[in-house]
Amino acid sequence: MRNAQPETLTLDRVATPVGEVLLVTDGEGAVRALDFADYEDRMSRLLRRHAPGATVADGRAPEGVRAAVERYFSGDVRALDGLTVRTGGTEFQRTVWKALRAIPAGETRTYGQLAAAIGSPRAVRAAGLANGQNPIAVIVPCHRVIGANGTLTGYAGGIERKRWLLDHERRA
Amino acid sequence: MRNAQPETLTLDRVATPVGEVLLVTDGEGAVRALDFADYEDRMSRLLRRHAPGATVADGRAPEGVRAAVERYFSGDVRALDGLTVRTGGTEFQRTVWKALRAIPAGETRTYGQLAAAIGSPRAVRAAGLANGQNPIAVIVPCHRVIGANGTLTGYAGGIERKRWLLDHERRA
DNA sequence: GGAAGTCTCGCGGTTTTCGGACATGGGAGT
DNA sequence: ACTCCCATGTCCGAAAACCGCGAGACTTCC
Repeated sequence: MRNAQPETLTLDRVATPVGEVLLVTDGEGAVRALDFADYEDRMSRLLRRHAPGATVADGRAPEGVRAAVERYFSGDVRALDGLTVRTGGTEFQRTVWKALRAIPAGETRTYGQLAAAIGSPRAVRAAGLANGQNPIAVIVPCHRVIGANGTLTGYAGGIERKRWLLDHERRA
Repeated sequence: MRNAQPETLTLDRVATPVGEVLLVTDGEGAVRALDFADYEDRMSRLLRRHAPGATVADGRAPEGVRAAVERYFSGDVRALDGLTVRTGGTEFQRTVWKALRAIPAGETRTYGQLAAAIGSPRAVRAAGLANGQNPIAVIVPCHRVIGANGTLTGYAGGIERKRWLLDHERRA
């Protein structure tokens, strides 16, 4: 049950120290998805959910977006802050994702702090779930959220990458 | 769980011998919905389903579409054949709706014949269900399908209107 | 006998409902 | 220290209910 509102998205691939990432942008230069290449099928699933009817074609992302991603991995960890993102999702999820972008590189928050930040201090677990469903990894920094006791708890791209990203941001 | 792809639809009203009809068209002149004014809430519901995120504003439909509808009710029962329609719905539903448009004005089919026409001779009841969920009444002529024994069985806009439409088309 | 009405059951796609699971954390009990 | 329990929003899968039907068996009533 879907309607057909044709829209063509562009799928680019960028090499990084933690493996190739897939970068999906739309006609207006907004980022629609970012994920690691070894989880391509999951990303497709998310895309189908968030942009029903859209078709995805291989191509090159706008230069500014590509460059920002590359600069981030080279050490300029603030390079992603100016990028525009666009997602589907429920009201709640969008609120969570917006809150994520407010966490500066180099810092972390607990799931509890995240829940509190969006005004639903008791929806801790729900916030964690929404976090895990973030379709735009790295740019929407879901990796900056960790357990109250300091454990990394989980990451859709693999805990190793979460650790790497956090170290990378702290180093910078 | 919906994404936001803004699209504005136009809602027009046309007077007919069987009551006012609501006529929804999109920016490209395709018909997105048509229903009788006394079932407005149901139409809104269908629209929300088939065009999530779209907003509907009162206005005037493209002249060609309006004129076609008026000509149909004046006796030119083929006037609707050239109109473009656009719907959501499942694969199955769309197949059924396409098959409906192939039934010429003045003729009827049974639910069984309809099911057979789409290649699923045993999906009789499912075809009936899809028939009833047609969002574009009259133009997609779901009223031309009747029971195997000749009874009219049902019509979302009321059996009376179904009878009137069939008589009208036979007269012409 | 036979035409016409009733009842029963299976058909197949969609929708609704319901029960879990989940990238947590705080409090209470042992 | 460790275990158990609960709150919270969403997704997912399974199961059941729903129907704009129709064929076949069975009655009824001339």
